[in-house]
Amino acid sequence: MLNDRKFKILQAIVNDYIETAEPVGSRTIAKKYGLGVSSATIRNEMSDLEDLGLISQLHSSSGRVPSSKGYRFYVDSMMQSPALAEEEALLLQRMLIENIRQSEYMMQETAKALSRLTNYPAIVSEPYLKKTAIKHIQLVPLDEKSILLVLVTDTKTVKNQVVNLSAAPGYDVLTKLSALLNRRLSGLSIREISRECIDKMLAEFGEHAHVLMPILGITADMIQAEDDVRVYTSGVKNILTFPEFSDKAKAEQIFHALEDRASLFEILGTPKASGIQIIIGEENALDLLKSCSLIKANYTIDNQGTGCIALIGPMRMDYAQAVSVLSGVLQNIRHVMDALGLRNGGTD
Amino acid sequence: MLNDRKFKILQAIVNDYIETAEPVGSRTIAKKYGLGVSSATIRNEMSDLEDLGLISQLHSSSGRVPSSKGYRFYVDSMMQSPALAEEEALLLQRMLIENIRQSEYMMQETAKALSRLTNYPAIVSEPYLKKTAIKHIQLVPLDEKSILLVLVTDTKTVKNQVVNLSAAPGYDVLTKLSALLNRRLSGLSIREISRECIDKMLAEFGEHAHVLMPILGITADMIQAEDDVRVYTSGVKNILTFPEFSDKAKAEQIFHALEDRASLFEILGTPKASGIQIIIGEENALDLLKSCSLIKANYTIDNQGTGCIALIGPMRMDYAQAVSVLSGVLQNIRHVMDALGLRNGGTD
DNA sequence: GTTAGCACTCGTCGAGAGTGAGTGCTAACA
DNA sequence: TGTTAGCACTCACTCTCGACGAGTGCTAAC
Repeated sequence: MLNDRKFKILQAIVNDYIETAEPVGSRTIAKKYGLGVSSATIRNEMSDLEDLGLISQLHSSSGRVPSSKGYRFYVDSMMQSPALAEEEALLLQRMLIENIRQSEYMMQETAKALSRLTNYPAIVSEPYLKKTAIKHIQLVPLDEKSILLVLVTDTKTVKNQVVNLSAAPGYDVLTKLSALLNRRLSGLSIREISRECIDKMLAEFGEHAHVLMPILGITADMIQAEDDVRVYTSGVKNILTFPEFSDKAKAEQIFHALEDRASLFEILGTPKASGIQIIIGEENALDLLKSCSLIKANYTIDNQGTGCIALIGPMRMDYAQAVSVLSGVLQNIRHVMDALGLRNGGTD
Repeated sequence: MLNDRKFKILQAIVNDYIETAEPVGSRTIAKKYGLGVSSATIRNEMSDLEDLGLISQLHSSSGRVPSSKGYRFYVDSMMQSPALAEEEALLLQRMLIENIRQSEYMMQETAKALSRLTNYPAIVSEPYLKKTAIKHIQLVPLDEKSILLVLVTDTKTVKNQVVNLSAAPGYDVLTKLSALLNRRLSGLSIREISRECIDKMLAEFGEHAHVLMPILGITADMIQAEDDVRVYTSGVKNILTFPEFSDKAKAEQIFHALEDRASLFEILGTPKASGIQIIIGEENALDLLKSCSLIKANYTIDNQGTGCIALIGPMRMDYAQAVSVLSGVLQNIRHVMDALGLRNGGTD
C-alpha cells in the first residue's frame, strides 16, 4: 500500500505526535528522523499521505496530525509493542501476585496496576454469565442480637454480612447450624435451593428454625449481588494530564462516565472478539469517546465467563506501550488465577 | 463591632459571592438586596468594611470580595445553618442507615453521603488510638491447601484473609481449632498475647500445631492493619466544577493530595477541638489549602478514639449548607453507631 | 525523482483603542 | 450629620490590527 519512504514518514508523524501532542511539520521530520531527503520531498509525500486519508491538517498552514485511519494503519502495520521491560514486569508481578490473596481483590489490583504502569485510566470488569454456587457457609457469633454470615463461593470469593436477629443463638448452636447449612447447601446455586430442601432444613433446625429464614434470605442476596458483574476503575485522574482534555467540561464528562457503572459497561461493550482490540477515535460507538482511543482485552475464567480489561487514552496514546502492559497484565492474570486454582481453560 | 447596615452589606457581599463567584459591586447590592439606600452610601460603607479588613478588591476598579477575615466574621456572627430539609434528611438516612450493616462500611458511606449532599469533596477518617482486641476468630475451609481466617474485632469490624498451608485440615478439625482459638484469644489485644499463651495453645493443638503459627501471624497482621487508621474520600471530582480551580495544575495538585493517605492526614490535622470547626483560607496550615476552606468535625466512638469528617471547598463555599449537612451526618453517625452497639459516650 | 526557492496561509502574540463595571471624591441637600 | 447625585478615574476585558513564523504547495532547475 505504501512505499518504504511514505511508511517511514507516517511512522515518524505518529511517533512524534504521540510524543509531543503537537502537529508535525515536514522540517521536523527531515531534521529529527533523518530519512536522507529534504523537507520538500517529505512535503510531497505528506501531501500524498493526506490524500490517502492517513493524516490531516487542522488548518492550511499547520503541521500534520494522524487521522483515525492513520492510527489504525500504524497500529495494524507498523507498531511493534516490545515485551515489558524487566523492571516493569517485576513491578507488575509485585503489584498483582503479592497483593492478591483473594479473587475479589484481583480486579481492583489489576486496574491499579494497569493505570500505574501506563498513566492511563483503566477499567476492569469481572467475568459474567457465571452462576455462583455456595461453597461454604459459616455462622459466627457477634453479640446478643446479631451474627455474622460468612459465605465462600465456588469462585473463592469471600463475602460476609451481619444478620440481625431478635435473639442470636450461642456459639455452639451456631457451629451446629453451620454444619447443617453446609451439608444441605454446599455446591448449590441460588436456583437449586428448592422449597423441599428448605422445608427439610426447617425441620432439622428445630427450635432454631426462626433464624433460618433471615439467613437464607441474606445468602440469596449475597449470591445475587455476586452474580452482578462488578466493574472497577483506577487512575481516572490521569486524564487531567492530557493536553487534549484541557477543556474542563470535556474532562468532567469523562470523569462522570468513568464513575457510572452503566456507562462503564457501555464503554467496554459486549466481549466477543478475543485478543487485544484497539478502538481508535471515531471507531468508538460512544460519542463521548470519539476523541479517545480504547485498548481492551477479554479474559476468560474457567468456563465461568469472560471479563474485560481496558485502557482509555487520547487518540495519540502510546499504543505500543499500552499494548505491552495490557498483555503483560493478561499474562499475570493467568498466573494469579492459576495460583487461586480458578483456571482450567485458557485466557484469550 | 459593625452597625446594622454594615452588617447587612457584608452579609450581602458574602452571600452574593458564594452564589456567583464574581466580585460584588455597590450597585449590585443596592439593586438586589434592597437596603433602601443608594449605591453611593453603600460604597462608603464598603470602603469602611475594607478598612476593617473584612473585604478586599482584586484591583482598584473591581467589586469587593470577602477576605478570610470577612468569611470568618460571616461564619462566626451571621451565618445561620438551617436544619437539613426534610428530603435531605431522608436521603441521608437512606444513604447511611440502610447501607451500613457493618462498621467498616460506615466511613466510606459517610464520605459518599457528605459529598453527594454538598457537592464538595469529603474526607472521613477512622477513629484512632484504639487498640483493637479480638472478639471472635473463625476458621473456614476453602480447599485442600487453604483456609479462610475470619476475624471479628471488638469494634465489630469483620476481616477475612486466606491462609495458605501445605495441607489444610478438614472442617471438623477447623471447628475444633476455632473453638480453641476463641477460648484462648477472645478479648485479647495483640500485645496481650503472651509467649506463655502461645505455648499453651501449641500444646493443645497437638498434631495440628503446624497451622497455629501462620494463623497467629496473620491474625497479628490483620489486627495491626486494623489499628492503622483508614481514611476515605469521596466526590473528589467535584473540584473540577469550581471556577476557582479552573487552573488545571492547581486542580491536579489537590487531586493528588486527596489521593495520598499521608497528605489526607495532614489536611485533617490532629483532632483536638470538638464541635464543627471551620478553617478558612489562610487559616489553613497547608499551603495547598490556603485558597480553600475546610469544614470538619470530630466524632468519638466509645472510648476507642476520635475520627474526623471533613468537607473541602473553595473559600466561597456555602458554609451554611455544608455545616447543616455535616451536623446532619454527625447525628446519623450516632444513630448508626447506636444501631451497631458501638457507642456509650457521646459524639462531639 | 529530488530539491531549492518563493509566495501564500493562518494561528499566535503583543500593542493599542474602546467599553463598561466599579470606585472614590466632592458638593449639595434634608 | 448622614445621604445622595454627579463626575472623574481606574482597570480588566474584548476586539482589531499588524508583525511574526511555522508550515505548506507550487514551480523551475538540477
